[in-house]
Amino acid sequence: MLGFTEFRPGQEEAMKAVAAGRDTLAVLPSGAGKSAVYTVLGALLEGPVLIVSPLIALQRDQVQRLTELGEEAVGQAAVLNSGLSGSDQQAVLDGLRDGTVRFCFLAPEQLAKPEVVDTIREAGPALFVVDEAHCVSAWGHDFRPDYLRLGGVVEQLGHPTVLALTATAAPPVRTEILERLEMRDPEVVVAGFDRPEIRLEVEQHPDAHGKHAAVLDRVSELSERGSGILYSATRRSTEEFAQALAGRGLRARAYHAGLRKAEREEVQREFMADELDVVVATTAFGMGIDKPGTRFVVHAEPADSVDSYYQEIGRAGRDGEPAVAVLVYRQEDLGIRRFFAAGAPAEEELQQVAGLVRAGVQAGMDGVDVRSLREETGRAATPLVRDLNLLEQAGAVVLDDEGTASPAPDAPPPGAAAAAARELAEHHVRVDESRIEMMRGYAETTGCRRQFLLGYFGEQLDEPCGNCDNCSAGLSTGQHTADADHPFPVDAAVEHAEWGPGVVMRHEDDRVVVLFEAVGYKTLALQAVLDHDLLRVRTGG
DNA sequence: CGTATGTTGGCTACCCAACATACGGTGCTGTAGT
Repeated sequence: MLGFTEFRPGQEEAMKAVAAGRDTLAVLPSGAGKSAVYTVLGALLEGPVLIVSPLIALQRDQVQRLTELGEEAVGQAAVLNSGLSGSDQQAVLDGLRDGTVRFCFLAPEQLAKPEVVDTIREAGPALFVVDEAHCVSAWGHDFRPDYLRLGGVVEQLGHPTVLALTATAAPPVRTEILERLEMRDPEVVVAGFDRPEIRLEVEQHPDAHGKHAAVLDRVSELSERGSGILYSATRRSTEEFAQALAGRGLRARAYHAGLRKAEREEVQREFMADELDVVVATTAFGMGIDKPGTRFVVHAEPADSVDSYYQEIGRAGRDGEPAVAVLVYRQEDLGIRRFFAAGAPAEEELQQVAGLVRAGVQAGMDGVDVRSLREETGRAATPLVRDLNLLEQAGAVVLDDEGTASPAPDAPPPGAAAAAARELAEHHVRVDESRIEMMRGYAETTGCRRQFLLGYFGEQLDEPCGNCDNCSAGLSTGQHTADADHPFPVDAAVEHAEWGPGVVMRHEDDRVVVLFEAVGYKTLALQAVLDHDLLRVRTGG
């Protein structure tokens, strides 16, 4: 069908589940594999398919791809975003309603508009797809809070079948996607994570100068084999690395969100056309980048999580040929990630928003919307929606279909509501910090790095991989405590004296990694745990 | 949290160390003004 003669692992399973009307989370390797799932389904289903996609550039690419398949084969595909004129937006909405538009790509922010949701409801969508679904967890809490509101949107639309797609999601991220999208009795399809063609290396450097030189040396050396990506944490450092590499005769360009749109597009085009040896980029670069011949991904700083790191290195070796992922690591470089993770909103700010919601309703209004909050506080919409999300989770406000907030029944007073909301935000910060600690764990492990990565994503690799620096150095012993004999088996529900309930994620030499509900990932020394009776397996729960 | 840059103070040369301060990522949207 549609030129697809066979399916990759997981694709068919996901399609069957969705075709049977099941909400489905599919964690599938990147590339055409994921979009094929909803393309095929769209041809089978009655109503239009809605695809929530985080970037407008990505939406455009997908529409182009569908258009190339032929309108008579798949039907008309369209984007809906602020780049369209008012009348063009109306035309897309009309097309959805009259059935001519079969696929509609849009960002979650569009679905914050009641008139858009109303029209889509009337169109009777058959399928609600969330592409790059890890964005729900990675961006929903602060950067793009409308991601956290998608669950409510699904309800407003009468709960069409939900299909969440991502290439990278560790078990807790999967859980969060299922919860936030309010998926019912979901089918979870996870295809293999392993990318054996990517060699894994970490190069430790205690001092900044040595690290800097090592980054340049590694990129120069690796670029002899093909093109690649150098990730660095700040816009400024991407510019500096790009300049230094150009000074060494490489075709290198910087890419970050501070560049003009035209320049970003040019850099991406040059990279795709093999006119560059290396793109030096912040995290802005990558989503939707699928260049088969990418031979290396070097990191000048650790990523903010193993999830992000795996996503970023996964852009290498898409053609299946050997590639290499090098992390040039200084412990101090974890600092900038901690800084970015640290931004919980102030309690006063939350209290102000809670107060305005209450005052508005007391003054006789039906509710307070984001627009009026913007006028009254002078603050931008993004932090206000984030604050409302937190206050809603804290049980202080409720948001209706129109996006207006009113105090919840039995809402605590604004001060108490703000304190509760602040505690939720701090909890999230703690979890983010623990994810950074897991990144440290990867950088500093003396065992097989692939076993570490796959273990993080809930897959066990029985033997050391033989294709990472630690294996090459003969450090990976491959001695794994037989799971059944372990006092705290993987997936066991445990209780810690101080940190409360959690789940065992992984074993690592003489340590055990637990994901606690309250504080995120913690790595515990097994002997100390046993000596002091710190952890108990919860039974019957 | 860590780094780069700016300022101060000691102390008498313009130079250095110590302290102070600013800054750092990801994108949608809608609107004002060419």
